[in-house]
Amino acid sequence: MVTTIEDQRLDALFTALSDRTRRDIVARLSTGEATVKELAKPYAMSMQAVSQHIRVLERSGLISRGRHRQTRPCRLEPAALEAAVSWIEESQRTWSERMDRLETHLACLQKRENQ
Amino acid sequence: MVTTIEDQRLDALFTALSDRTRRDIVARLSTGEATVKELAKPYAMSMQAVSQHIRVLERSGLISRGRHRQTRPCRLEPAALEAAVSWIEESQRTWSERMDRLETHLACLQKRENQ
DNA sequence: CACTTGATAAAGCAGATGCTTGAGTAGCGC
DNA sequence: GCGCTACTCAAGCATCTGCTTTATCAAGTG
Repeated sequence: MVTTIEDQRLDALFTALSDRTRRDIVARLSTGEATVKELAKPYAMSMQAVSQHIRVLERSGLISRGRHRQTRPCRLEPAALEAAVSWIEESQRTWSERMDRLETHLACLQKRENQ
Repeated sequence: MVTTIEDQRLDALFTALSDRTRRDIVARLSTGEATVKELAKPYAMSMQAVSQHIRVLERSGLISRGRHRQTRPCRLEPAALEAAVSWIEESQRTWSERMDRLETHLACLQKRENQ
């Protein structure tokens, strides 16, 4: 089993999405840009903790950041989410193809039985 | 922030998918059922380690297991993957709606300027 | 200039994760 | 019964995570 760039990317992506706070932040950012302070407001945890979550999201490619005065506004990179969906849909595609073949096979057996 | 069942389910789902070996197993199972031994074969790690990965996948609802002689065949539950896709698409939907509003707004400003 | 604000850096810590090895169990074939 | 196979359970261990606190920094504001 060779580890590819794609694997590392998916690791980072799904790891980023595996935490509730981070999913929350992604959902929040889907409605528009926000600063670290704004993102931290709803949570009981420290701003530093939120800042660390944001770094995880940034490394996964899910968000990117700019600079504006003293703030580092975060924005969603929806293209990154696409990689996760693609991986999942590939599995589902394979699975449904298998189901189709199985159905064809069963229909074939059925037909033979009826003869 | 209240933790719901749905949140726990998504935690388990994305955590399960965040490991390369487990994604590999899911991909393998999308082509058909397999036993623990069969699934463990391609990896350098022990069968116990693979067995633990399988338990993570099972708890996430991604796979289910039967009994056949001494084996515990694993099969994919593609419906579980749907929950992950749904969450992602919800975020994307919100984001694209925002983009649409932004475009409408910009078009509106443009129009006013041309008058 | 000092002071505040928004954010990052670093160190520490409890708990989770991914793996190991060794032992135990359930279902067969003899 | 005995051994073999397929697997699980359990303990141990190194590493990773999610958070904290303290310290630091960069960009305004008085």
